[in-house]
Amino acid sequence: MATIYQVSELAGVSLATVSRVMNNNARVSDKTRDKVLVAMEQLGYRPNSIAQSLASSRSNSIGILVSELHGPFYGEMLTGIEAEFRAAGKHVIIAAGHSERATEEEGIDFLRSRSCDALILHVEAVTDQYLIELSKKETPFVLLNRQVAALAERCISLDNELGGYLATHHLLQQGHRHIAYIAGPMWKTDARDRFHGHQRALAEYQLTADDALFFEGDFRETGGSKGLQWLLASGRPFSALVCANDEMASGALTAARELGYEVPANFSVIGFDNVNFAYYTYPKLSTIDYPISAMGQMAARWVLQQVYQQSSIVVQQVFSPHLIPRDSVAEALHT
Amino acid sequence: MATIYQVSELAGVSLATVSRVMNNNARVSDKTRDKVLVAMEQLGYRPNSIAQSLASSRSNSIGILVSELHGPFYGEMLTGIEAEFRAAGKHVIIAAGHSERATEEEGIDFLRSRSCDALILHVEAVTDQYLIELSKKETPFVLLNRQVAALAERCISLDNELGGYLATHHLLQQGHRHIAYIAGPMWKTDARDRFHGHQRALAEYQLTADDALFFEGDFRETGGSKGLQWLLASGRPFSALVCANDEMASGALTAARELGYEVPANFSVIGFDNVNFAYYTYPKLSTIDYPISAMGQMAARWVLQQVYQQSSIVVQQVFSPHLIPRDSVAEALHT
DNA sequence: TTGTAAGCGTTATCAC
DNA sequence: GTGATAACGCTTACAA
Repeated sequence: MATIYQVSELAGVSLATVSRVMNNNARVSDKTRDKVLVAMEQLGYRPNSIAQSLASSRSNSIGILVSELHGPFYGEMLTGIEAEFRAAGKHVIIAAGHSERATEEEGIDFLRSRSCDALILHVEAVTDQYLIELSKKETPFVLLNRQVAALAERCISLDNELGGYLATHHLLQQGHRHIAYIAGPMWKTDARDRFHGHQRALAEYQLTADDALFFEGDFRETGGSKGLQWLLASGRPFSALVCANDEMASGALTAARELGYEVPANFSVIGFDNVNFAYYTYPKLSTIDYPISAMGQMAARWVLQQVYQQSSIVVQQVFSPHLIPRDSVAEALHT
Repeated sequence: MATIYQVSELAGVSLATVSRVMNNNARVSDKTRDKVLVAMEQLGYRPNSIAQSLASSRSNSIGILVSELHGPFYGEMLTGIEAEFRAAGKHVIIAAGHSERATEEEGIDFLRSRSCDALILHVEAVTDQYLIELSKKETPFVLLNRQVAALAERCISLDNELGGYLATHHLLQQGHRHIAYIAGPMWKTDARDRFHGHQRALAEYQLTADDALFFEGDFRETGGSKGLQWLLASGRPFSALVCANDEMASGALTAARELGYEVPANFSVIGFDNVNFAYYTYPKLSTIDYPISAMGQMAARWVLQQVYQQSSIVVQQVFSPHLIPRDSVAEALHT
């Protein structure tokens, strides 16, 4: 591949001049600029961005760490981020953390060592303390879907507690009093927050969560189906089920059908996230909207504003979930 | 961040020695090695991989270009790739091509300029000619889900024609004779190949595809629902519907229900891809399995073998689809 | 407006 | 075994 040196030779100018036309900031005479441009064209020159990064300690690339590369949730998030950066001419390096502390830290290290200008982190297993330490180092970062008090200005998050509240509140309003709950892994903050919202809603009706109606799932379809089986097997009656995300709700819906139950006739189900397929389940899943794509976009904007000085950009840090009523929730028959 | 130079100072050795212990290839005395290791530890030294790449023209990173970052299909693919590389200590840089020629070419250029050691390309809009030209340049690449005769040894693909055949063949065997078809965008090779398979299966039964029962969709849910509406509105009767992918099938299933039809009682539906949620639709979607995660993994192995000399690795280039019968296809009532 | 030259943090080729 | 030192391809003062 052609280098800047060959371009400068062909154009009959110095390295510096070529560099200047590439970064078209300095004043270069139109004539010289043209000569250089022609030479570049002729050689099919493409700047080596590794060398650019090393020299400028600026890579125009942003590191993204997500838990997984698959799944409806992360896909939306990545798309929101990538779209915003592409429009700004920045690029994206992606790593997966798999919700494990060691892998997450490793991923962050990798991203940092690639001289990313900034990081967007969706981390779950790493400690707050680690993040606080990280914030003292040179690479700026935003946290997606995580609240760390000491790092508040770097957090873009959803009010998960409110979402949890909204879901259960909806059920209560429909007359349900015996409400089962399939949670996410309780070591994850968002899973806990959603459950706390659930508890708060119950408390408003002088109810408390029933241990016999609680199942800790894994945020995946199979967690939902296993959870439902367990709940049904326990024998404790319930007229509604809240699942801490849509994947588990979808698994629960399918398991319910297999076990001969009809939703919402036999019991109502509500999910969380409003992922794409929630509209295509049967019955259509009532759920809580999580504007994840918009939040990804906002994280990207934060970077554009804080790191690339695009000061006109406005950033919203806390997002509110809201209820999406569809067909999987119905009124309770006898309150 | 500490540099190799500071490490060498602290350890009282030369740059070269530090470099040697990092790449633990050369013979360094245990004593020296320990000194260096201690110094690294003390400084929290992390090699700057940009500098490493520049000096070694080896980045240990592989560029991946996919059409989209979201959707059940690409997510699985990326996961398959990432898992294989992570195990090998390689890293991944991802760009999205959005099925547009300009964006795809731009993405490839970006990846090349980041000194990726190799590229894994899932490109749809770029021409064969472009790829052939690209193959003359220095960066090696594999093509996923694309067959270019001149580049056969770099292609990892699914026999889409066979898949299309299998889907329709299944329907025919169940006694269906009036079969509607919702295709993908016909400018895409895989969409065309699947349709050709459909035609071949029909031909075996002395049937031909009926234009009035053909709708060109977009590989997305809404394409499936629009397609079904259009087919139903056209008034031409059919007892089975093949959708060129699962997303459209899911959209069709939902639309059918809304319009008062029951699947498979009123007509059968078959999809293509066997994405994760195909098991969670209602009825469970009969479909054609596309081992996309395994194929992503295989693309990664191709790179490991060809680029990183891991000769023990075996690569399979052509994958075969197979039928996954579930609940959305039933026997035709009257043949 | 253009050129010279000193980095950027490594690797790799020589010597010793 | 270990140490100088020249690349790697570019940016960026500082001069001219």
